[in-house]
Amino acid sequence: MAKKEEIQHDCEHCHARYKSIFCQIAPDEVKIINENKWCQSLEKGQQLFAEGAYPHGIFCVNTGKIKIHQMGDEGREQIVRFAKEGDVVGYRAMLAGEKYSNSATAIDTTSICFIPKNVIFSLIEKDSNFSIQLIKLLSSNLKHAEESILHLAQKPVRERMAESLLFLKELYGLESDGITMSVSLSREEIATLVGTATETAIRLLSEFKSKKLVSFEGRKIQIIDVQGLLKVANIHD
Amino acid sequence: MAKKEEIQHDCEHCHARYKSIFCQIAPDEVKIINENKWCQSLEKGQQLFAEGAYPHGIFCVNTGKIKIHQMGDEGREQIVRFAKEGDVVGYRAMLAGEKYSNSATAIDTTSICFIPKNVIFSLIEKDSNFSIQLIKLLSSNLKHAEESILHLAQKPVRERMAESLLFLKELYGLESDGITMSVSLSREEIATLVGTATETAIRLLSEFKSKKLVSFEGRKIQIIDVQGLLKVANIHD
DNA sequence: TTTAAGATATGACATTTATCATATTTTTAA
DNA sequence: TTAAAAATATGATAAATGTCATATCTTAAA
Repeated sequence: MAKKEEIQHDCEHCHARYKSIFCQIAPDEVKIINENKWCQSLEKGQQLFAEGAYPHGIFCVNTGKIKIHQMGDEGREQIVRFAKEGDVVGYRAMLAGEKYSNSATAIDTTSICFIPKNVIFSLIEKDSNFSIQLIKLLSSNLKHAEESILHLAQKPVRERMAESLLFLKELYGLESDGITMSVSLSREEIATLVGTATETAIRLLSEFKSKKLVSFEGRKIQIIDVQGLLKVANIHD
Repeated sequence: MAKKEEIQHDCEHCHARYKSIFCQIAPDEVKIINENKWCQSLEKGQQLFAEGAYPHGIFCVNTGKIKIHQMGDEGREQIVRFAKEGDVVGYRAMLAGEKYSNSATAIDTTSICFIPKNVIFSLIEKDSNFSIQLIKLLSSNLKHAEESILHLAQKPVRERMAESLLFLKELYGLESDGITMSVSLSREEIATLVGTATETAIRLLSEFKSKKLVSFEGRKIQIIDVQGLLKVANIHD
């Protein structure tokens, strides 16, 4: 478990809430959440929860970046999803009443709020609109997961790499210079996202660099040629 | 769209309903569903809905087998999920208010019921327990999808093939002889499930046959050695 | 700073898997 | 039944990708 910080945010005016599944709930419900929530802060690399543990509530990302990952054979990690501001993590296992089937780790300094199980279930009971928000969130995650299945099964690694870079650019955006990706992952992490060996990921990134599709600024990747990447990813219109 | 049959089943005593997300709903709600539903029958190979179309309700499988598949590049199909008796299909897109992101096709003679959108949404509004059932269904689908991502990214084809055979055996069961799989898929379909080329799938199945892990009876596959398949699939305990 | 540890990079090579070609078998339709 | 079409099977080969080895660079710790 992550170390707990004493800073308690105010849910009512929370910028992340407006983007979250809690965006439409009634003021008294916001108050209940506010009184029962718990905020914590995570350093890059800190784990929020681990595969196999039991969930007691859900986590709402306030600021920062989280990766949802799973252990495969021989200890190889696989990134299956990301979360950013306004996203909810750890909800799948909690709603299903199961152990976590994957782990969540901060990939940047991250501030999250914990909302206990009973608060969520009473919200589902009282507010059907909230249920619909949850259902839409799950639906969206499922859609993306099934797209990943399609691409892992059918696209070659080079295409998936280009696609992953564009995906990360879309998801976390660029820094103010307009080219540097906000998210910074190690080559190994990129490999586990793309679904390939670390060396292959490194080689492909070098290739993309030599083709002037991307450039490297320290550990950060800069997107130089979006059109070129789309072409490599075999994505049209 | 599939051809419509006039046989209207009775939801109250429906064997499939007891296994479905509708298993706990109130009698008057069952009555409403019964009055608004529409039953149809599909031949093997008939499509229930197609990627890109707009959903107007959900389908509940009464008897039979359905594959959920998606088109990839160069028209290659990818199977992402299956449905059997009591399963609901076509709900993701409907709930999210989007076009179908995949298609559903009968892989056996199948009888399904169509339940209109408005009936489902009013159920969500009235019955929070029904929402939870839906949420659990989505959760379970998401969990399986993320497991597939892990396996596609990390397991070699041979392991995935063994795993897929065991998965199909679990899902659709065996015939009364105790060895023949109830579901019958073409080699090409198996390939799109496993995520490989048809020739590779054929070779692997021949290999499994020569290793006495499976045998073929016409188009049907018989599971001879579960332990052996588990070993090839690299699944322990 | 200096050293050690970790990350990135690259070459050589092995392995896996896909593709193409072509039989053979099975199913479908005339 | 017979021919045509589709599915299954198998060999030869190419292409993609993974693995191992090793070098270089970067970061963190002493």
